[in-house]
Amino acid sequence: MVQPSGHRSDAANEPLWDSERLVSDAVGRLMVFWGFKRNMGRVWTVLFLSDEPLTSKQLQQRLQLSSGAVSMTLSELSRWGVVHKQWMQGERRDYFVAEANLWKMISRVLRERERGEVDDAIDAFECALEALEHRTVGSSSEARRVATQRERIGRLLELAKLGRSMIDALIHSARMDATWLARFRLGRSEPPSR
Amino acid sequence: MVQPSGHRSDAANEPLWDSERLVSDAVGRLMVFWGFKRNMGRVWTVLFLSDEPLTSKQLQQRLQLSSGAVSMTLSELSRWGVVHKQWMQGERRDYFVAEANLWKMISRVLRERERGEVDDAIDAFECALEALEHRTVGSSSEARRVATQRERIGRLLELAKLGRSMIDALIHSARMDATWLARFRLGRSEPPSR
DNA sequence: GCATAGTTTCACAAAGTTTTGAAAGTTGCG
DNA sequence: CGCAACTTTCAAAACTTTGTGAAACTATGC
Repeated sequence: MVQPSGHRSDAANEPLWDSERLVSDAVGRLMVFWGFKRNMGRVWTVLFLSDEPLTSKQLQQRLQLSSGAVSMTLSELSRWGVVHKQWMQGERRDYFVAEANLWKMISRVLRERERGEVDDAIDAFECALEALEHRTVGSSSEARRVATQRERIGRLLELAKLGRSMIDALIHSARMDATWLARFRLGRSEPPSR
Repeated sequence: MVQPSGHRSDAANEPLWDSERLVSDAVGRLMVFWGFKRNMGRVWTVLFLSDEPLTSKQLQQRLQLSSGAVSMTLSELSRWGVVHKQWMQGERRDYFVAEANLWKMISRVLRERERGEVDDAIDAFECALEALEHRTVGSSSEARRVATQRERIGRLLELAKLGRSMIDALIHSARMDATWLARFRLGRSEPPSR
C-alpha cells in the first residue's frame, strides 16, 4: 500500500497494537456500562493512547468503523468535551486529541449527566410528598397507607440527597488528588462507629 | 378461605395514587440510567411503598403489565435480592415484599455488578501494560509510542483502582448512616487543600 | 385424584438503539 | 471558479433489548 503523502507517522494507519486493543475495548465496555456508546469509549481511548493527534480517517482505519460512525462519535465526544479538534497549521484536515485530564472529564460528565438525573428524581420525590399531603384521607386504611408512603418516600429522598452530595463532592474535587484517595482509603480501614 | 372479595385491601387493585406513580416512574428512570430495566424499578417501588405484601396479579393491575412481564421482573428482582417472597399462611398465592433496607440493596448491587466490571477493566489495563513490555521496539518512534502508552495506561489503571476503592468503601459501609453523610458534606464545604 | 388458581416459560412482536453508506456540504488552493 | 480532499448528515438496515400472551407447568384444597 502506497502512502502517498506519508502523513506524519505510518504507525497510525496500521492495525492497533494489542495494548491498544485491550485498553480501548475495556474502556468501551466501561462506557457502555456507564451509559455511553461503546464506540465513544473506543475512539477516545485510541486518541488518548496516541502520541500524536489523529484524523478521522485514521481512526476509521484503526477501529474499522464507517466514516459516518467516526464523525458522529467524534462530534458526540466533542459535545462532552472529552476530545478536542486541533488545527495543524497548513494541514487541511482536522486532527483530534483526547482530553488528557481524566478528572476534568469525569467531573464534567458527573455534573451534566448524573447530577441532572438525580435532581429530577429528587424533584419527583418532593412532588410526591406534596401530592400525599394534599390527599384527603377517607378510611383508616388509607391513613395508614399515607403514613407508610410518607415515611418511605422520605427515605428515598434522603438517599437521593446523599447521592447528590457525593456527586457534588466528586465534582468539586475535580482537581483533587491524594486528599481524596486518602479519605476513601480511610473510610475503608476505619469503619464507621456503631 | 374466605377472603374472597377484596383480597386483603381493595386499595391494592385500584390505580396507583399520584404519589406512587411519581415515585415509581422516577425510580424507574433512575434504574434505566443505572443499567437496569425500567420495570424493575417500578415494580420494586410499588412494593416498597405498599403497606402490605402484594401478589403478582395486583402488581400487574396496578402497573398495567402483562403477567409474563411481572413474573420475569419479580424473579429478576429476587435474584438481586431486592424483593422477597412471603408465604402468607393458608394462602395459595405468593406475596411479595420489597427489601426495605436501602443500603443492603445498594451495597449488594455494587458488589456484584460494579465491582466485577471495574475489576475486569483493571485486569485489561494490567494485561495491556504487560503486552507493552513484551513488545520489541523497532524504531525510535515506536519507542516513543510505547512510552506514551505506558504512562497513559498507568493513569487509567490508577483511576480504576481509585474507583475500586470508592466502591469498596461504599460496600463496606452498608449500614453506614450519619458518619458518611458527614464525611461527604465535609468534603463539600471544606475543599481539599489544593 | 382432579379441578383450579396461580406461576413460569417461551416464541414472537414491538420498541429502541446503533451502524452504515451514499449524497450533500465545506474548505482552501491552484 | 472548480476541483480535490475531507466532513457531516440522514434515512434505511441491522441488531439488541424488552414486552406480550397463550400454553405448559405446579401446587393446593376438596
